[in-house]
Amino acid sequence: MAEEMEIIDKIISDIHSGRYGANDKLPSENELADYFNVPRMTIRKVYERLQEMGYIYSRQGKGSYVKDRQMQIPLVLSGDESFSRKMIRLGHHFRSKNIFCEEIGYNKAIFHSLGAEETDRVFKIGRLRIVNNRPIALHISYVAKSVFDDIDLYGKEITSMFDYYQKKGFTEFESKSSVLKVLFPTKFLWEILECTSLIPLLVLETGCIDKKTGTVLEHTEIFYRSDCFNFVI
Amino acid sequence: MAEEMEIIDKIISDIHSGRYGANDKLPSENELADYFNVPRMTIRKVYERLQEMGYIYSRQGKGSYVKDRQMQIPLVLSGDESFSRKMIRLGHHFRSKNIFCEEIGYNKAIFHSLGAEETDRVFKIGRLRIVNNRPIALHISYVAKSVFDDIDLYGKEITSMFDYYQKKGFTEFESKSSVLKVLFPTKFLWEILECTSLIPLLVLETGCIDKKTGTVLEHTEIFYRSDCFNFVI
DNA sequence: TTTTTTCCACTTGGCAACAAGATATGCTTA
DNA sequence: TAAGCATATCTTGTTGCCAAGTGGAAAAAA
Repeated sequence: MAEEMEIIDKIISDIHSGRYGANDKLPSENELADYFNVPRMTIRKVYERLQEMGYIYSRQGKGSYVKDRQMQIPLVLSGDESFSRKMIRLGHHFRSKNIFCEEIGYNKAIFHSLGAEETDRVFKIGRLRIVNNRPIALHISYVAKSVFDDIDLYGKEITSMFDYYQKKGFTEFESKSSVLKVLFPTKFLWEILECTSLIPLLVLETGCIDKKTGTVLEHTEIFYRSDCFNFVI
Repeated sequence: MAEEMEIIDKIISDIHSGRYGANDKLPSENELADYFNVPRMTIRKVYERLQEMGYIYSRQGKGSYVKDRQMQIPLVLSGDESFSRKMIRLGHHFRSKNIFCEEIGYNKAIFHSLGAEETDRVFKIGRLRIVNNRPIALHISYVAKSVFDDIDLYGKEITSMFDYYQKKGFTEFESKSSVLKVLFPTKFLWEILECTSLIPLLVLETGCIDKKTGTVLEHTEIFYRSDCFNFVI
């Protein structure tokens, strides 16, 4: 096991240092096994791990190749500028795609964050953030029907909560304190984010408050692909 | 592969939901393989992955068991309070252990951040942050000998850079803008942090400036075990 | 009856042989 | 000569068997 990890470290460092470039062919499993004097199974595990970490891809009958790593976008986590503005200002092509709006059952943390009663109806609206035609983040907003009474009707069409809030007469916002966690994507998440299963996601939990009335407008969860960003705070 | 991930998702969700408690025995590989109607190898891979993610441990001849997950400590990333103060204020037992002080070769990013010339000598001082007797973070400070001329002599004894700076007459500090990244530990890191290889680390890169003179005192890299913290920003 | 020993059934761990896909080479045939 | 086909060989992917560790049950000994 320790031997495996040393080989993984070495290959990753070789990729980072440019010793292996994008789409370069790696040694075959047998070659590497002979080179390190380990059973082929060890190298197989190494290559499988590197695949799921998104460093390489393997083709049966052909070999294993280095994936070209995409750029790292600097992202300022604090501050009030919207995600779309940040991306556009940095010169990226950006679009947002609404992928679901559905009612959720009672959840203590979310309902409490919204100041909602157990009998209230709460909907979650999910938008996929797509930069340069690559999905890189999932933005989920939880909103109470008691605050937005037409959310069940129009929720599926919202791509910008900001625009929606403005139409409803909310113009100035304040964000709640934010909590960061790191977790691995579930199958659902790595399928829609088009990444492999060992790309950690950085999850930002926060909320949005109307400055004038103090109303909690939404509870927010944002899942960022950690391989796509440098987070600035 | 997709089947594997579904089973992993299910077991992780079972562990989080409390369906499996700490130190509970999981079904044997053959039992699970029969239950899901997949080859045992699939379940083997699932259990191996869960081991390296830190969810379970397996003993040859006995079986696989759920690890007891340690607490998540809330950690405010911004703010000037030192790490040790934060931990002590939260009622944790804290200590810091100096594990290395050595000169580094020329590195553009670090030297530039320190405002050092290519001919300057720069040292890195590593302290292991140990909370409740568990190492949970590695704090690396890069300092230039041109600023601290006795760093090569006393560097190995420093456990608190804050105290060291005060002795040198620096009393008020300002922190540079911080960048967050997520990466996996190298063998060196997961050995000293006593974690498994698939625990993502949250890396905070920042720096410390003396408020009075504007001198850059250090360039900082902190490696946090992401499974031990909720990061508040 | 009690203690000790042996053995067996079940667990995870490791490996080697086999299957399947891709490509290059050389042979056959027009 | 050139095109097409068979084949050998190299690649990754899969499966199944055996080794090693554990603990309890059964058998043997005191």
